[in-house]
Amino acid sequence: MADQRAPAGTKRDRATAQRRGRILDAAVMCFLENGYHQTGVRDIAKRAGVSLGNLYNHFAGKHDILAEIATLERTELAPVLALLARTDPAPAVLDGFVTAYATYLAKPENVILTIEITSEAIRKPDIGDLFVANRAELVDALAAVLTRGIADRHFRAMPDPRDTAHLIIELIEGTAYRSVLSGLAMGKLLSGLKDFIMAAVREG
Amino acid sequence: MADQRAPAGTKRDRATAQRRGRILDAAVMCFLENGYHQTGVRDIAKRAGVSLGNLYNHFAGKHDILAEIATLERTELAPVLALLARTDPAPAVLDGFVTAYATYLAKPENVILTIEITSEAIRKPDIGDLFVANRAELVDALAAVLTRGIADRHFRAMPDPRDTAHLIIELIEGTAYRSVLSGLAMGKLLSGLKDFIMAAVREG
DNA sequence: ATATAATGAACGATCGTTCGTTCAAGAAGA
DNA sequence: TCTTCTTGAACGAACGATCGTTCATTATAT
Repeated sequence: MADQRAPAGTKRDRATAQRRGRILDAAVMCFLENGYHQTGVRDIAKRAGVSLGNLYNHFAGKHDILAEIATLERTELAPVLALLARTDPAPAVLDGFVTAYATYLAKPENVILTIEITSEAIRKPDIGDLFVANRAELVDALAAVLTRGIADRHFRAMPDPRDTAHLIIELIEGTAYRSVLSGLAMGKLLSGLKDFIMAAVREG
Repeated sequence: MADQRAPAGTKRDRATAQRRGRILDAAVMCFLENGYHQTGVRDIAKRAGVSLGNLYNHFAGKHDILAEIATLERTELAPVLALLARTDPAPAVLDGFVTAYATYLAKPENVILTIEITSEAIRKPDIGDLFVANRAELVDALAAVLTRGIADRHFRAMPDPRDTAHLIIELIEGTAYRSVLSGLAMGKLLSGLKDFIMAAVREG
């Protein structure tokens, strides 16, 4: 047991990790095309090129696959979160964030997947918790930017910056939903969205 | 045939209409508790106190039941729409609308049902169309109020009142979702919501 | 040789829907 | 008014398909 390092180093382990990834990718595609509940475990296995039984060697079940996808969504938002950490003037940071998040959500996949996860989150507490945690991270970072903007007199004094952060995020996501459901390009809606947000937070 | 009025007056027809209503009510309850796809047609029939086969005498199938519920949602919003038709000063009308719509959505049933319908609307065009139509009605009425407020110098000149109307509605709904998902009372979130909306539209 | 990844047949449950049948309410004929 | 005929609402067994999951077996890397 002396030289037991590199736990994921063997050829086998690498292949296993790759299989897991393929299954997750396939699941995402299936959930996007047909929705979570309309997707069968066989659909995922077939699409991933994996046997039905083997899928259960990698995941405890269908529910676990969705839970893992939900946690993975968090890492996809890392670049957007990074934008909020910049030290440029708060209004510029806010503007950049709105653009970046809206652009991320301009991909219908991301919106549909989020809706799928949200609607499952209502009745599955573990997924609901993931959702809330992901959201809190985004809200905290945005609220910090708002607070800084208030201190610098770029933004108006608002009752609760965290509350405002929630509202701004809801605006972006709501616009993205609308874009997907109505077929309008996100680009067409972005300027109106920004105008509204800036008006809501500006010093006045 | 002289005195043959009341074409839907027979005892039979009234009983039939009542049965339909019971089925719809049962379906709503089931969809709320377990979600659309997790609800079986047998669950609905059992809850309505109706035989499985008979349910198909009243509805073409499970999908049709959801479609009818979606259209029924429209009529439930009639009181809220009526508020928007009032001729009080625009800011007061807007305030009343936000309160009313938020109060309507403060009932978790309404939010959950809306989410359930929305997520089905993505892949079922007929339900998607219903959703868009319902939304358009609300947006048009709200946009008219905004336009009036702009003319009266109560609201700032905004690029597109319809766009703004969309955003305001998305704010209210987003806040309602948050209220349901996080367990916070809608009352706690309402003042922050109003503050944000008023700041976004006020003359400045 | 040993451990484990991979396989797909099989399981019981449940899915949405269809079907033949029963029976009571309304229309027509006496 | 009483009787017959017609209509369609109500029923639940049955259908074929599919669901998520398990497991004994085979293949393969260590």
